[in-house]
Amino acid sequence: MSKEKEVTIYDIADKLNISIATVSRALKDDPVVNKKTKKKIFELAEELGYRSNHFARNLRIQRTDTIGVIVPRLNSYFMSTVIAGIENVANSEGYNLIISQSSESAEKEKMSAKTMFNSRVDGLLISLSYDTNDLSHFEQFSKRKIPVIFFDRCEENHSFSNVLIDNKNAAYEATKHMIEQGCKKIVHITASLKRNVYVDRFNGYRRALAENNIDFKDEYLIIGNLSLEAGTEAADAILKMDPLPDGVLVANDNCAIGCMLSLKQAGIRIPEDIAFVGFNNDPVSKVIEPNLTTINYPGYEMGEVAARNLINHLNGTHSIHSTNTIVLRSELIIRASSQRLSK
Amino acid sequence: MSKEKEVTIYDIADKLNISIATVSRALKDDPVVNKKTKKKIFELAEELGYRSNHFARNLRIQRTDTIGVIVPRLNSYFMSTVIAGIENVANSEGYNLIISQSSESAEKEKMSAKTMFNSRVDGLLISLSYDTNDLSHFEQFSKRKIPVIFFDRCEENHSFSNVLIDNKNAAYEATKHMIEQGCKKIVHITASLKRNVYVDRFNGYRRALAENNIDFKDEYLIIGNLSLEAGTEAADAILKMDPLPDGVLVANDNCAIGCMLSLKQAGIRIPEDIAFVGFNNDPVSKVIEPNLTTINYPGYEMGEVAARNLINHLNGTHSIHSTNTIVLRSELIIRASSQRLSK
DNA sequence: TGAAAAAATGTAACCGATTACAGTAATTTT
DNA sequence: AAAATTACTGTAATCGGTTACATTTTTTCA
Repeated sequence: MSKEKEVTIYDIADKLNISIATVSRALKDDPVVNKKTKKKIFELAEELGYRSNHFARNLRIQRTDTIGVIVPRLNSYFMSTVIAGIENVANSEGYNLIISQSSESAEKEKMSAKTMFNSRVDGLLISLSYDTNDLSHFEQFSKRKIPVIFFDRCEENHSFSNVLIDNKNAAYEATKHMIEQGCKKIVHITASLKRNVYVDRFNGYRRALAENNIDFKDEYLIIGNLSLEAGTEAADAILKMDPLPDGVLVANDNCAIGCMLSLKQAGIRIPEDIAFVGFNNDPVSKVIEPNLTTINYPGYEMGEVAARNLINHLNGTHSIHSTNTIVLRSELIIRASSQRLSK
Repeated sequence: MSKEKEVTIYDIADKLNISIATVSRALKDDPVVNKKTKKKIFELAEELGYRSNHFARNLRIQRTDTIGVIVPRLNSYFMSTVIAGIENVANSEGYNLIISQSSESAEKEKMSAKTMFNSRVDGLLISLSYDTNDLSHFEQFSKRKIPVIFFDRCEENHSFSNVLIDNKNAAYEATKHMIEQGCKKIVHITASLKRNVYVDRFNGYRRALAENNIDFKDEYLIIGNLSLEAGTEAADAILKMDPLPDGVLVANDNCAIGCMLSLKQAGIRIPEDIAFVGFNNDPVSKVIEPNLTTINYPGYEMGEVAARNLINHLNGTHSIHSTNTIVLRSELIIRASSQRLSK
């Protein structure tokens, strides 16, 4: 069995003894074509198993109907949820997705950006890696007027749109809550302060401390990669502190849980000895004992909003130049890991 | 600022006063081109910011260097891990990924397959949705000799390659282990028995029962969608059983955990009253108390193997016709949720 | 030195669509 | 019935590469 030959508009035109122009128009449902002719064309196309050649089309009209997505890691609850949201919107609007992960490396992020650029994506959605310092690899997009939207991990000071939550306020509320629960020595476990999400949270944490006249101590800031293992390591560091802290604010539930597990093993009682608050409302936060207080953080919605926004740009619904920042609501969900007063 | 015009090989040819054929060859690093000429071309291309037009190229050579991926859901630990593995291999081999999710719907799966087909992916990786009955939507791929590889959720009786684990044996080992721990009334929570993974596990479970002269009871088979919520519902059903079962084998850790949480709340002791074994070795299995015994299941590797295999097909390293099934090793990881003898 | 071989480059058809513009047929208006 | 409109269809250029084949240039060697 040899590979079947592709059916083109030329084949259809030949068989019906009409021009390819008419066929092309008919297949686009152009109202200018006679209804009867159109019907014949559609029927024959169906019969022959015609499929439009995207390349020929893209080559001609200079669009790809493809959106590029670059994320730090695909296999995290939060990111895969965001991507599910993106996929949902993109798919329903007829866009394809090209997805790649930077693995938290600026180098790989640059390469991915280049690949996306060369694939001529119509737009780009990106969440920055930990160690991305400059945004020069996105300039090629702006030069060609290809919209780029950052989500979650953004960079404030530039000309692209952002979709994020109010990290500073979220961390502020979380910290305030811990203070209200009687915590005075609050450790903060987070990731590279290069990234907005982490520096904003850090600032929110500091503001809450300051407002309550609690001094911030350098040693209470633990920076890692927010993995479960990083949580374990942070626990080791915490256990060495004297006096022990009485609260821990973690920038990610997963890491919080690694830390909690280790501390529990070491005999620390949560929340009596140390209270915990995380970020993300990862399902695992409802599994750990005690259940983890956390910031609920709408990943799916963030994906949808970012994709919708990008597509609006592409359709010209939004002006390309309107740089905007979309802030999604987030909320503190109080669970057992931080409740010390009810006892 | 107007949109910059794209640089083409024509521009380069013009400026250097040579033909586009030479430019085209040089940019592909064709050895037939004079080294000096080639150098000039590369330098000018760099200077002008030339990027190859994929569409023109694809239109001509009829390849896309793109692999399609269809998964039931993107936002599950297992699937996002598989995709990370796929991405890793595909990226390093110069392939792009188009990803879409079927949301466990055969209808959406068909649509995705069609989109992938029309996007002319070079190959397809797919894990079937729960309610996919027939594989007719993949025939178009075989007709055009486009390789399709199934992973995890496969269909045995056809002409495509599969990458999976030995589900029957894994479930057999798990069930045997529970029986050895003294369980005699073992419930099995799983998903649609249409899918190989679930029917195979079911068969492994039954074999272990049979070998130990334990009758299988219909009411011990609970079928749902394996979500956390499905676990909760299953717990309700279990609590209504009289006598209570003493073991539960769940086809997915996530669902197992939902069930465990509910049962614990109802005062059931795990593993003393009811032992639990799950599937996937989801990180959450080490968070739940007691830690969940589970089948370790190499998601990342499965993604890598599937992608590698597909790319080998595409490169002609494998014969297109060699239908093979790759079985990855899996193993039972025994944790507290099933250990009743050590007490 | 000159013919043959090798190396480098060029010409032009092709991939499959879109669309401006031109042309023809059908309908309406005067 | 002729002119003007309207409705439809066709011609051909275009998008930006690839590559078979032809041609020119350079090198080799008797």
